[in-house]
Amino acid sequence: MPKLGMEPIRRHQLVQATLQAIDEAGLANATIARIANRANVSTGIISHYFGGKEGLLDATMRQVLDELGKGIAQRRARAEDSPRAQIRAIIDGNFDEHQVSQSVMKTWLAFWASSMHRSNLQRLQQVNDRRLYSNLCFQFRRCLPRQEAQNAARGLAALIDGLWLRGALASKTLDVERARRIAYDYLDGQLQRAETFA
Amino acid sequence: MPKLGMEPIRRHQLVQATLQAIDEAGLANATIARIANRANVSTGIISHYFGGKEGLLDATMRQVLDELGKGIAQRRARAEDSPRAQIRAIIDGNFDEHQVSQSVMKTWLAFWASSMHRSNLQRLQQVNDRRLYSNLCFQFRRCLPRQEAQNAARGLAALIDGLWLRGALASKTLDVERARRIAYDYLDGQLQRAETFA
DNA sequence: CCTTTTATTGATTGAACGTTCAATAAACAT
DNA sequence: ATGTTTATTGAACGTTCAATCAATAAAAGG
Repeated sequence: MPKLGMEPIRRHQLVQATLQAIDEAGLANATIARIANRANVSTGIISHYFGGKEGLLDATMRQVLDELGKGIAQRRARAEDSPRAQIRAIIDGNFDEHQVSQSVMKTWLAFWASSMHRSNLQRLQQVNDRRLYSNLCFQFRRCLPRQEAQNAARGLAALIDGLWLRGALASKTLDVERARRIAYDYLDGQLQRAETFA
Repeated sequence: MPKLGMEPIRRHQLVQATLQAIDEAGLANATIARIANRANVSTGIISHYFGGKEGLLDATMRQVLDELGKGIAQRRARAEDSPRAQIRAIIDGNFDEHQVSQSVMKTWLAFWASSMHRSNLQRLQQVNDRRLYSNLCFQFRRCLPRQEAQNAARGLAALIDGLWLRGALASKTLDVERARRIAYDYLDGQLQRAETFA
């Protein structure tokens, strides 16, 4: 029973179904049959709207990246314009409730791994990595010399990713409170060091 | 031209070929045909010695985990028995030249991702994670209260994993020197805090 | 020299998967 | 009403891959 204007609905539906399928069975077993089933549509639809499985995976990764980026941007806009507040906003955005769901983290990890051998995913990945790093670096540079700021940014970016990674692998859901506190502590440690240079 | 006592040789050969294949093409494209080709043997050998592809992947992950564990144990044995020296040994072991090769890091990441949906890999993974965490926790507890030690261990473990992860994803090879310095700094920051409690 | 054991091959088989496309039907246009 | 566009289905097809196994051959044993 075709209604018009289905495209945006189907696209969203299929991206959600992809996240669900990856959560359930992993990227390797996220077949188009399974995805279509979770979305209650037939397999043909995927090729129709996304040109193929690869297009759907692309769109799914884009959505995950976009939502993370938007969440962080919103928090930063609301935060005051000090290095500490801005970096805290970045940390908070990364550990937002919506981002730490099991399905999102599993998808992240799966894409991380497969992005090393799929050039289109790799570009998305690297753009995102660089953005996190350079945002952190910019803020740290407001109170640290270049070299120190770079190391602080590298460290905090790695710490955030590592907390995510360990959260994705742990059977329990990530303890967001604890993760944030650990990242905050790292931040404060670096800022304290800033006073040495002031 | 069959010679006797081939089993250990073939096993090692095939595990190395698996690492190479994953490095070249990713876990998803590491077919038994490709692996057998890299080892200059036929596909049948894999089932013969490992019972199937899964057995080979299992053995490959075990080897990677074992070598990491052994390297760390050696460094710890050579280090003095202070928290700082012991934890530094653990850091050094994780950033050992042998461990940060592109093929090993790619394999790690691939296994990390797929271990969430393969119970046998998951067990190996979690045993390893716990070992790193509890070793760190034990050392931190020698100079920090329980809660603080746990957070320090969680943080350092995440930092190490995160540096690894970012190293695996970056196109360049991981800058080991820089990674170690960042981890050392984190360690010293935590130990400095210990003096508050002393 | 013959038999048994060990080592290896590679064609075959069956299952799984992504893609394609002819068929179908609802909604819209005229 | 009739024709056209938009939406969807699912069977058919071709490909890829892991597993299997009969065949082969070198070494060891007697």
